[in-house]
Amino acid sequence: MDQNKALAQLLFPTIDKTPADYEALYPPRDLPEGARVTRFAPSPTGYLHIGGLFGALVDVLTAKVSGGVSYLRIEDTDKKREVVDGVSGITDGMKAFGVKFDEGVTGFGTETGAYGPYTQSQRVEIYQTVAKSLVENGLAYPCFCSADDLNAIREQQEAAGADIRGYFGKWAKCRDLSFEEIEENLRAGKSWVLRFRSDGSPEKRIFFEDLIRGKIEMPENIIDEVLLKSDGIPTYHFAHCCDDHFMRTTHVIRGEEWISSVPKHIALFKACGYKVPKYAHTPQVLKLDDETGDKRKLSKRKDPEAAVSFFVEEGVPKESLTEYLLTLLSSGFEDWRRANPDVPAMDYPFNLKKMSSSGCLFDLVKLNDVSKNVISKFSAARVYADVAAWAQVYDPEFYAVFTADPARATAALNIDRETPKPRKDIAKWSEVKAYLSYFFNEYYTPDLTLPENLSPADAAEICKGCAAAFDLADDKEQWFARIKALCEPLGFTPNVKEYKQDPSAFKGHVGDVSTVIRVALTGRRNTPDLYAIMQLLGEAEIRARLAAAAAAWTNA
RNA sequence: GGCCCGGUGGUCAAGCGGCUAAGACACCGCCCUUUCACGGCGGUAACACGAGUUCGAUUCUCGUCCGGGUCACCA
Repeated sequence: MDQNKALAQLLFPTIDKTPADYEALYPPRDLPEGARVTRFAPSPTGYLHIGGLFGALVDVLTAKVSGGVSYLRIEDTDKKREVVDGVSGITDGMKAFGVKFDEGVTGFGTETGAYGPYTQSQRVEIYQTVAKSLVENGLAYPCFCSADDLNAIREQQEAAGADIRGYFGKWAKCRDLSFEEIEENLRAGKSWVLRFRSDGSPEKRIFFEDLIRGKIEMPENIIDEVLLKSDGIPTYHFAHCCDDHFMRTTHVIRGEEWISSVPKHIALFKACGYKVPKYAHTPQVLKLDDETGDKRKLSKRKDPEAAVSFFVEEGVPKESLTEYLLTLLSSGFEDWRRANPDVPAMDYPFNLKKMSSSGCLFDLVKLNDVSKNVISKFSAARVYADVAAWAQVYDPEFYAVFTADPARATAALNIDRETPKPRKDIAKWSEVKAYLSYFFNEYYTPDLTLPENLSPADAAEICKGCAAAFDLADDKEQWFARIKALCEPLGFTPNVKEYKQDPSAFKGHVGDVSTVIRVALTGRRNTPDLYAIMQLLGEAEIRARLAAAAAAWTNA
């Protein structure tokens, strides 16, 4: 025992705190019964992944529903894989999509909360303190094996066809080094890692309850896992144990790729004397591979839509993405939404038990539909503001045109909006330029192709008639009456039913006349309410476009 | 290969021993309609396979197959 203490001191001479100091520093949280403490713990190794947003939503919702706390922790224990703007990429992405944590990292170098620091690289003293006490208790030991040594072990195990591979039992060469041998190695300047001294047995099984999947049974951990790397930084496993204990996490929610290391984690928590948290392993977000036709994990490299920034660039509103992700991650969400159409998505009474345990495909088509519904409920002012903000960054040229006359642009966006049955034309802000193109001469490239049943000569006449008759002072009724009046002189009927009874008696009906005017004025066949469009276009523009169309059709 | 997770229509997904197996997206048709959309109505389409338990299995058990994960001083 004394020898363990001496070894601990030898290994960690500068550590003078004890775990008890941190127990006092980070007391159990004072929360009501049943409150859950969750964390989202990404590593800053690249942009924010859609699966990350997905997971963050589950964390925040789980805490919120229970009256608990969610926090954001940065797991930057692998400096090799770290990326320059990793942290701000994550925090900005979270902000952009309206995911708010109660505490933790809020941006590069900033954080809130009493259980910090929330960045692992700033917590090494904590890990080393716990590690030191583990050594004192004979539960961890230094290992001097080189990468080559480890490879050799692996090869031997493979050659032997061993079922269990790794550093354990008779393979664990450094497990039983004497104090003198360790001293010797240290003096020789050999680098070392700290390993867990597992007391697991390959025959024993452990059981745990996954909150999403139910009971899971697995062989007990027997591996002497690395706790501290040779640079003194902890591995994921050890950091998870220390952090989630001292940050008083009650529910560890993470991707399903972690299921297989749960036995390891349970062993660590027990060795440290900590209460094991509850685990919930979420399904993965997959996509259909275009080439193979198989489902596969969304890949950062191959799939642009794997990055949350992809949606920001496309101009998908944050409400749309969270709304869609919620439909994906909780089976009851769509029913709840039908019953509560106007409540914020984050008020959804989320329940881990209602989560599907199988991986799901990310469906851009469905996202589109969800987004159209979401946007259809926005006010024109809100759409205007969002489009402007989006365009300012991603399409500055359009921004200038779009914001030149805010009232007019807002009015254009308001056509058939803010009604009981709003149109659902827009799924993302990047579509707005094309959607409104005919309002801006800069983007107006008319397609004057007529439907097959209409002749250019008739169309030209309709344009002329319209030009002679229209009056911007008309209300909608009067306006439509004038269009109807154009019909009969030109061989059309204002009465659609009459036309359908005997199509051969007319060149067409009022709908066809409207179509001609619509094509002449907007350069396309489908638009929202034509009356409202004309009001916004203004007399001069209407006359110019009618004349241009009439000329084109006359020459056709 | 060992261990583990998963497998209901094209996609998401209800279901939890007895149902004509919900619903949403997509697709098709019809209706409404001055276009398109919206909305309404209807349609095509599924329990991976094989045993077992049971009066009865999509639901329970086992096996097979398929997909995924994991076996690092990465998380």
